[in-house]
Amino acid sequence: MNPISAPRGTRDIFPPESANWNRLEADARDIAHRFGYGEIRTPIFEATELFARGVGETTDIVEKEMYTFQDKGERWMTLRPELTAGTVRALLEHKLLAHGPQRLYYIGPFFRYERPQAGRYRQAHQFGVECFGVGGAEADAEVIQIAAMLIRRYGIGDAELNVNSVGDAVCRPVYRQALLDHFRPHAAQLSADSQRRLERNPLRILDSKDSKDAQFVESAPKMIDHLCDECRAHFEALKRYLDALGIAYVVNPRIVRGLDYYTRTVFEFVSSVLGAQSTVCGGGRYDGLVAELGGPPTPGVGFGLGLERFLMVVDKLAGDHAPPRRGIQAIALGERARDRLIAIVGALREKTAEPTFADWQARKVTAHFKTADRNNARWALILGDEELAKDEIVLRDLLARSDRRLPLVPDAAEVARLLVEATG
RNA sequence: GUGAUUGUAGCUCAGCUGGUUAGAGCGCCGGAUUGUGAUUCCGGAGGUCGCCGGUUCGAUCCCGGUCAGUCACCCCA
Repeated sequence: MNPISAPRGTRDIFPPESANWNRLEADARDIAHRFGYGEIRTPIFEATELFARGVGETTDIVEKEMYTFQDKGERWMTLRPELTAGTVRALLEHKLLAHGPQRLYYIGPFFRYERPQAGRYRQAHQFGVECFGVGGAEADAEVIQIAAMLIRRYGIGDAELNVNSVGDAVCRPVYRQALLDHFRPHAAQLSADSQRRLERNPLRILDSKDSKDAQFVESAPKMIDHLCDECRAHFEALKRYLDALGIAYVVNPRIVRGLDYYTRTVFEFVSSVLGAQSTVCGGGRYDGLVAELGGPPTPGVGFGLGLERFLMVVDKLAGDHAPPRRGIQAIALGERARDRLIAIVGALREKTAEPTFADWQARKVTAHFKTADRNNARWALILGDEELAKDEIVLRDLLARSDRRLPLVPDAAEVARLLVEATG
């Protein structure tokens, strides 16, 4: 057995599964393009300080959950743990925010040093969009529609859109204090985790899973009842736009974000089939982020969608329907036939996008047909001594189980043309 | 980082409170059928029983460690 294995929390993807990835990525790109979003590609690693922003609660993240290393020039580098920071860095570095709103999407891997479990890997992949420079709720609705369209295209009726508002720098501190006032008197009765969160990040108590916290969370004040006028208007506008777009949602006051640069809208698409890692897509507005990274104050809104989790949901909800048979299995019987068939197969591959399979090993016909079935081929093309003697080539319809003979003319390209015609 | 649980053939799994050459189904290769896919029948290949150590006359089985998968917590940028 090979002593070298894939690193913990990483995965190899083979056919036919890799085809699902390609299709999902193509659909994500297609939908993003429909909304006028263009792709941005940024480095897989960045200077550590780009991700080491914020204070207090993020130091754990920096130390424990990032792949950080020193390069040979002794610079501190980190494998990107998310893709938004690199996007903002690139926009600032190239001064693109001076050109008005920027609508971008990305697809790619990110890295987090966490203990793996279902739907959580150390190398995972994300499709995300970012809209910078539009402060109005129409942008929030726009990015939500992108995610909703992708989810609907895959028929994930199970995924539910949860929306909430976390306020802004004006109203969130007030709310935070209201939360503290609510929980502090009961601190001793909260779970140990929530007692810790009480000091560090009281908003996080709201999504506690501990039953000890349930009754206090239930009665806790809600952010949406403490929004300032601007934030309330924004939230109301968002709901209007979602209604106008025909996108169903539920207001879930327990959706929160830990970091200060998040403002107003937060949303998640959640699926019940995923277990504890149930969020298939999470996003929101982060009007404070660009400034925090040293840029001009610029509103932004976007989401990230985990490809692993998305495909898990698709896999669990969709029954296995056999893909349609495609392409031609070339079967050569004998060396002379093989020499002839190689040219024909080569010409076929020039002329048609349908796959042409060829197994040049000297095997029995029965074995070749089994290979054709395994390749899910639609047609079999058989050339042997019998056909060579009559200047014919046999094209077998593997669905109808019937043979048909085509003329074997000297020009391989002409044979290929006839085959494309016959199989079209 | 915490707790629980599982590692036996390519895959899914048996394997008796420790005892001879570790099994099945599926898959793969070949044959029955020397040129036509299914079914059936026959044969074959494929295993350091995750790894290291300990106990024992003897370990897939018991013990310790370690690596990995899974589930939940923590975290979720």
